[in-house]
Amino acid sequence: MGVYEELVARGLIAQVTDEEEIRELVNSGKAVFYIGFDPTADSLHVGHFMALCLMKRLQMAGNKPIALIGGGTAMIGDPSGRTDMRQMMTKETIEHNVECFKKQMSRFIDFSDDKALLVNNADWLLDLNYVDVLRDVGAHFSVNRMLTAECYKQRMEKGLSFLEFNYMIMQSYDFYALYQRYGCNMQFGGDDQWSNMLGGTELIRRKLGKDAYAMTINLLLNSEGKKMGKTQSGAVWLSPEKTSPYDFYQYWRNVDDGDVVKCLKMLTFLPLEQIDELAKLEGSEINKAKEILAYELTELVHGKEEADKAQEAARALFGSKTDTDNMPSTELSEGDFTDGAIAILDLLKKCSLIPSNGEGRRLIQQGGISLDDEKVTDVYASIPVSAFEKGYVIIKKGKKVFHKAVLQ
RNA sequence: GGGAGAAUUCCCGAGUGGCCAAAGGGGGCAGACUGUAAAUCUGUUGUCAUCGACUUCGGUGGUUCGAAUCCACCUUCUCCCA
Repeated sequence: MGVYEELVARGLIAQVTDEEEIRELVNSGKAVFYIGFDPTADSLHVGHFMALCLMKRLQMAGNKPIALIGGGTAMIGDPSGRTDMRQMMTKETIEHNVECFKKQMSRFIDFSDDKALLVNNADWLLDLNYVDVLRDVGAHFSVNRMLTAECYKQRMEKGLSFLEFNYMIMQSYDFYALYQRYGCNMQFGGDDQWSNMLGGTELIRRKLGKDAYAMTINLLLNSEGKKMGKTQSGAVWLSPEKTSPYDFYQYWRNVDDGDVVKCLKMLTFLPLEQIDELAKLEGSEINKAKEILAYELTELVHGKEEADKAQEAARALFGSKTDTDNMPSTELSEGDFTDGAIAILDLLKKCSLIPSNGEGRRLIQQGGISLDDEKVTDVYASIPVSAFEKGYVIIKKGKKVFHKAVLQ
């Protein structure tokens, strides 16, 4: 089975421009392909992770990946899949984000010995001359056609600025530039990028008379059709500062039953045969598959050590063991106590478990807080230093959030 | 350039002078049930707090005893005409 067939089997491929050609190129390791990442935040998230995995898969099959960081396109903002305009980012922010992206990417992709390239489209986009671009590139685009593209259609109601309208042209130019510079003959991306990518193949054909190919991967959607990798508090980030390895692990540990197999296929490197075995599990047995999913992904993103820690912590908390070593924790000092005690609300705030006293009151009133397995019923409860005799207190918020308050 | 309309709490969306911290839905959080799943049911969802107080309805001023609601200007967006 070639790498292309594997991608198909994993349910990754959404659309392709020319299946035969792409299969041939990819399977024989002759593809030089790029995936673009716009630095819209200071960390990569799960969506990027899937693209990076794809890169890795293809790189292992002998193809050459080019990771393109959109330091230039981020100045414009991609309107695809958005119903409102993006906040314009300052140049400083973008540059900062570019650096963050670079660091994170080099952990996933092997850039040594020219096995892969890391480029920034700011290098060629920022110096373009407006009139030249209009003549060289703009002439090849039909506004009528562009307006019918899916990514703009959604915005026709809410409004689309000329700035954003040009995003497709910039992305197309990227492909053209990479084709000329590095012989890049293929572009991959999320399925929401399809029309932007076609713009690139079209431009190359018109300007150079050469064929280039595009392939999109399915967006990771849950059974309800919503994008995965999002939580209430935002995206699930790959940087441990923004999403702790434990939280990352728990996110995957808690996916819906119906999404486990899909995630295993699309995100992990486990062999398909093994995934098929896991897919046979039913009922509460599915938890085994979830555990594997969570562990595999945490290991890929944060390394074996962190994955082990996260798994142990989770098992300890939800199992019967009393191992608390790897639990998220907060250190308290003598100064946090008044007259040898600390108010429960203060304690919760100190541990960042609640954003306000009101929230804390509600939690306690509804029975959502436990200290060392004992439910707290009094909003004004005061926790004496003696409760920390063993050096710490385990706070449980709701069913899944555990926190260790350690007394120095 | 001319005309019409819109901006409300996390999101959608009601509210057109006091009864508004602001309906309803979504989402979130918690409880029950469970498998750290889903579905369902219940409670809850501005801040501080004991009554109660304080800040909030795009921004700035104004009218009024009293403004999310009225007026002026500004900002942004949508629609129609050019």
